[in-house]
Amino acid sequence: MEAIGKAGLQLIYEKGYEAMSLRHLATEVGIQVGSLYNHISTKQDLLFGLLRKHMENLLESLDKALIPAGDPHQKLQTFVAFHVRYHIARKREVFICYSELRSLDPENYEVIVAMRRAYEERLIAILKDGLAQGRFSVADPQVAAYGILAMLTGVCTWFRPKGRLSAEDVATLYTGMVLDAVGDKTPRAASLPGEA
Amino acid sequence: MEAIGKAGLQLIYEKGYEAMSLRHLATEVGIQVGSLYNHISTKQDLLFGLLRKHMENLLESLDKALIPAGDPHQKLQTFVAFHVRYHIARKREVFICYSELRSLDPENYEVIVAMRRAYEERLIAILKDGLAQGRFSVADPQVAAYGILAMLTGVCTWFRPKGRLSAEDVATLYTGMVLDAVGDKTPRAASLPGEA
Amino acid sequence: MEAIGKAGLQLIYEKGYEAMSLRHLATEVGIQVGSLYNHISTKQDLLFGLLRKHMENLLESLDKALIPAGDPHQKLQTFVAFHVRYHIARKREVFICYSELRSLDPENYEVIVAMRRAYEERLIAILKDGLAQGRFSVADPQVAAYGILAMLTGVCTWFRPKGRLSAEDVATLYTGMVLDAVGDKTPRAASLPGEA
Amino acid sequence: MEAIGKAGLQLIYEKGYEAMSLRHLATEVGIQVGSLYNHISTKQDLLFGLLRKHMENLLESLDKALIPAGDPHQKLQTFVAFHVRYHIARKREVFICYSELRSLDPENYEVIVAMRRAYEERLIAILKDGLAQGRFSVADPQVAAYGILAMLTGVCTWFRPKGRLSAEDVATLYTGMVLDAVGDKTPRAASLPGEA
DNA sequence: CATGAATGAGGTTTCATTCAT
DNA sequence: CATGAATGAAACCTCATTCAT
Repeated sequence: MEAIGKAGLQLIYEKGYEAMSLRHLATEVGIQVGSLYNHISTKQDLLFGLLRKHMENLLESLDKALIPAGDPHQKLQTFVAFHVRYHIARKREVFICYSELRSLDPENYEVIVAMRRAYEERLIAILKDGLAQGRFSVADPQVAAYGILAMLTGVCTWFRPKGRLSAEDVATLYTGMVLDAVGDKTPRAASLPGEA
Repeated sequence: MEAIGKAGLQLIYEKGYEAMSLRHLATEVGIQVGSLYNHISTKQDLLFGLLRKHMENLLESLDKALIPAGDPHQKLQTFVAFHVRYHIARKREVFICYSELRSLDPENYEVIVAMRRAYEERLIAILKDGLAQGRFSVADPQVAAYGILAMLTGVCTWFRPKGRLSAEDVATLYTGMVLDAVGDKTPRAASLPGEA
Repeated sequence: MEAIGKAGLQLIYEKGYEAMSLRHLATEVGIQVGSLYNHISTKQDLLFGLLRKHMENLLESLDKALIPAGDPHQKLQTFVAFHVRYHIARKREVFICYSELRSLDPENYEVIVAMRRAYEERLIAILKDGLAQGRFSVADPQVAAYGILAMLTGVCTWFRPKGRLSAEDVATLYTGMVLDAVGDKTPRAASLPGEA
Repeated sequence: MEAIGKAGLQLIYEKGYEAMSLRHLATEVGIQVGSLYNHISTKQDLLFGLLRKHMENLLESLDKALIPAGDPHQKLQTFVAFHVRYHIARKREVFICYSELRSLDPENYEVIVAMRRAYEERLIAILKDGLAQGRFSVADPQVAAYGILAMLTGVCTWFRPKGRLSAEDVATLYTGMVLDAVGDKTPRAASLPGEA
């Protein structure tokens, strides 16, 4: 049942993996606790499955989004807009993928962390590329990448769908800030790729 | 025993509040689990005590640090440097103060969140003040504050004491970035307040 | 499916009735657990069926083997050789028929125990017969029978098909020992009935 | 609590290790199931503890009993009498030490089986000794030992304290049978060592 | 102030069995 | 005749907490 994944995601997001009991999850789904085991193998595998699916989707979507982007300027612009939109749309997956890393068994932990590293490397590569081409001026691409990711990801915490700003507003705003932060030298218009 | 607080902090940081058992804590401290109750009243109170102490210390230290600062420029500079230094020095307290909010009983939750709001308000007030005095140019002080806090706090995640950069390097670097980000108009030198 | 009986016998022999799960059995047979119930009615009935079939076969085979035997001497000789051969050939059935008696429901227990008693009575009757005819000299036919059965049945535990002794060697050896033990007065040759 | 070991022994004897639930055991002892864990670490350890204690006691007692015995004749006489008496007195320990071997975790299994082998070796050594001194005539000391042990141990199954024969009767009776079986050449009186 | 034993609730998981498809 | 999903009971075990000693 897909319902188990959905309810599990919600409950882990709300209470945390340790604090979510399978009893609770089963009740939410509307079955007995034992019946869960017709669909998952262990509680740990439920968590791992959610995180892996999320990371696979994240990487795939990023790579698809980056295809049309040509130069480092466009790539960074695309990355930031993608990250903000995706993290606003999937804030629960994103959140537990940070917060529940420590609840993963060692082997599972390695898998997820490797995927996260792959994602970070995409951004670092863009920064290094821009640096090599003389388009960006950034002291330390790795630390800069961490800073950018922290700022962007923070969006999950405070963004409210009905708030003053739309997701696109935030994407635009943050794109500008990031381009500034890396000393991007390309003259900019206001619009974003992917917008009408 | 102060050892209980110390070990509790470490264990909650490592495993999370739910995943830390009082048996584990007692073992770490070197006593039997029943003996813990001569020093704490409940597991919840152990958590609450740690978080409250942390927040009180954080607010007090911030206010003390801000005393000598005069104008918004100096205040922001001071705030950023203080925040970075403090979050690097107390990364465990800071981390659990974010991650274990949801483990707090409702009444305790309210207390801690109020203190966190007070801390954020310090920064928002500085930004608004600077805006009112025409020293900063920032579209939305609240959102700007959230962005700044996210970026700064991210330091807890990636900073390594033996890494390429010292805590002071990071403080300097981030101070510059933040002043840029809020459109600070004061001409700047390289040094930081509080340094030799 | 006959495969279920075979796999069930093996699993009960290896792990014991309580420790064998129908899931395990189904996996071994290559079907889903629910499908088992197209072939068996309950787990208990699987056990009971195995034990009853074993006991029926044992009694039938014994009676067939005893037909040609005439006097108590021949009968005892035949009984011992039959018992040893049969217990070596069907060690798994024999083993679970001892060890899983307690796993039987009360009514099923009575059935199997009655059949076991019938088997023991065959030996006791032979001893009593020999005693009445003055051919054996044994203090207590019942206790003697128990002792003989214990010694013979022990073969299941230690006999190895590729070991130093063949099943026939053991049969010969034990036949001699038992005849000695009951004070059999018939002069003996080395060969056994049923051998070439 | 020693009561846990006692009740555990009884329940494992009656129902088998797998079929005995800790709920049941706790009820028998008169505490809650969780309280059991103040005294045992796991169900497996309860079993292992019982078996190890039994085997240690068995080996120790045997060795003490054998001290006064001089020649192989006396040693065998002593061994048989000791074995019968001990197995009648501790039939439950003896029984589960055979029947629950397969319920032991691999490491625990190795420990217990090694001790059992040590016990068997005592008897084999006696037989070999007697053979070397020309006092016994036995074809295969190892197989003979297995046969003897099976017969003697069978006593657990059928002996009833209020039956026709006392434990001492059985010890006397079986000692004679075994000495006969190994072709002991020493002239015998009716009495047993250890009797008045 | 420490201990060891007790409690009762609750955790994850397994089980035999049923049944609609 | 097989499947997959459901059930409800029960399994072992852990937990926070209490309390007499």
